[in-house]
Amino acid sequence: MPSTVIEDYLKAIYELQTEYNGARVRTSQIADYLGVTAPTATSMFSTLESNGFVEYEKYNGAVLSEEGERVALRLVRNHRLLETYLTAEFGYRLSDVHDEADRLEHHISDRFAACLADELGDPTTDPHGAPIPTSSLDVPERPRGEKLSAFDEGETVVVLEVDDRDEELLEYLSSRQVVPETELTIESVAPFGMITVRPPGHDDSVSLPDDVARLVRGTSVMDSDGTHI
Amino acid sequence: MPSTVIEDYLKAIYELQTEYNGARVRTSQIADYLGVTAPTATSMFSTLESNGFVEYEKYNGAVLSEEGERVALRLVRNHRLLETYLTAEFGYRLSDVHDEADRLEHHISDRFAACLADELGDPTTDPHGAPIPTSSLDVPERPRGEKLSAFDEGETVVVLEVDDRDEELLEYLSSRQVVPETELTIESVAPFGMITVRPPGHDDSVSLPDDVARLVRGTSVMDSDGTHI
DNA sequence: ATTATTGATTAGCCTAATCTAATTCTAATG
DNA sequence: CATTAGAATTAGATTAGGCTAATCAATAAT
Repeated sequence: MPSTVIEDYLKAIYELQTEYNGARVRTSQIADYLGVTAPTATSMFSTLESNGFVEYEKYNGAVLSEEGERVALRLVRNHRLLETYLTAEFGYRLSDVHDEADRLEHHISDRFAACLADELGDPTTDPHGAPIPTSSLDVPERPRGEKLSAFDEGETVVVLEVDDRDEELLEYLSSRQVVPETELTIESVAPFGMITVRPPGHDDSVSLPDDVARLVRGTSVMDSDGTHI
Repeated sequence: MPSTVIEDYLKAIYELQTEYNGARVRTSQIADYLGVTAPTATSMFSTLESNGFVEYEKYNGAVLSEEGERVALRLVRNHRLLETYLTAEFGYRLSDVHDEADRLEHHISDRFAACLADELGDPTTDPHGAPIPTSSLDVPERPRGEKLSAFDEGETVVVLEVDDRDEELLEYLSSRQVVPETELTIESVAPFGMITVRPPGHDDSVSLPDDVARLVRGTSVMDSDGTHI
């Protein structure tokens, strides 16, 4: 059984690999992502390689092996089930679940995970809109939409997913209804990378700088004439 | 924040200290209890001392400091809340909860523990009959009874507590109703350290060797003439 | 084609937690 | 009170995971 540290690396590699459509993940990306130094990441990549969790080429990053992906997906499943359970059963807010889930994901048994899933009726997405891998570690296919920064003025967009890592950001977004399943109207897209949206029932609109808008994904439901696509 | 390893030592010291009415705990006891070698325990005792978790005298064991006890009690609380939750909400059996709780106790937040307690209605004992420390870490006073090995033939005893560490034993005992709150009749006490009890509704009686009977605690409810004490 | 810049790796060290082997202490016994 | 068995400690090594400083590779720019 891999250590929780190794698990963290594998999950991080998985997240980055997924974000960049399967591209090789470089040591520096992981160093950044996990907040370790570059040499630490390099040395861990060798360890992962020699344990069969990744295929690593010097100076050219790594990709997960099947086994590495299995480990990562189990963590992702645990994490997202925990997040769902915490919000559904214990009244955690969207912005509170990440840290708790990030610790516990390493330590719950498959049985515990199954209990959570069962209690929740085998959910396929977590409260941030991310897909929950099944117990056999298949990731449910699901439209992932586009980054919010990719839409045009006048479009109506339904939010599909919000990144779960930045607590303060989540607090900001969820207090303004920028959460999965709400419809947003794109009010304006400024050339300097600022997008303004209006949630339903809110008179105030919400302005998001580009790098924030990239953490929210949605899909267009109607064009500017009000007709469904 | 202490490492989970340090937490394990502190909890172990707490358990032994409690079992032996506050006596100093020696390195060898801990080595046994945690399955490490004697030098490892010795070296950890120094570490614990220099971190202010215990008062340690060479060749004379250690006692928990206030801070050490606080850490231990928090773990005990988490452990017992988890055990209670797992049996009450997820249908774990008495014999299944220990390992899961032993891992998770280190990683749940106080908030998570509070949610468990809340959901369970602030229970004061776990399913093995052990007291659950409150959120301010007071241990509810509760009659701890006597070891089963201390009773005489003919007595009727209500089980108060069963040790939670040996999975197989627990499975054996709980399949035969030797669990908290059942009344047992002491059928015989053999001189070579074997006690035989009969649970209600069981025609078969259960024989327990001395070292097993020491892990079950109970209190006498009536003497051999059938009168309550 | 050579050089500069950036990114990655190697070398060497540190701490926590463990071990085995050797030594030293304590307590009990004659 | 001297001896000795058993416990406890010290000495020294190992492994995992991290760091800094120094070196090396790959790419981009002259």
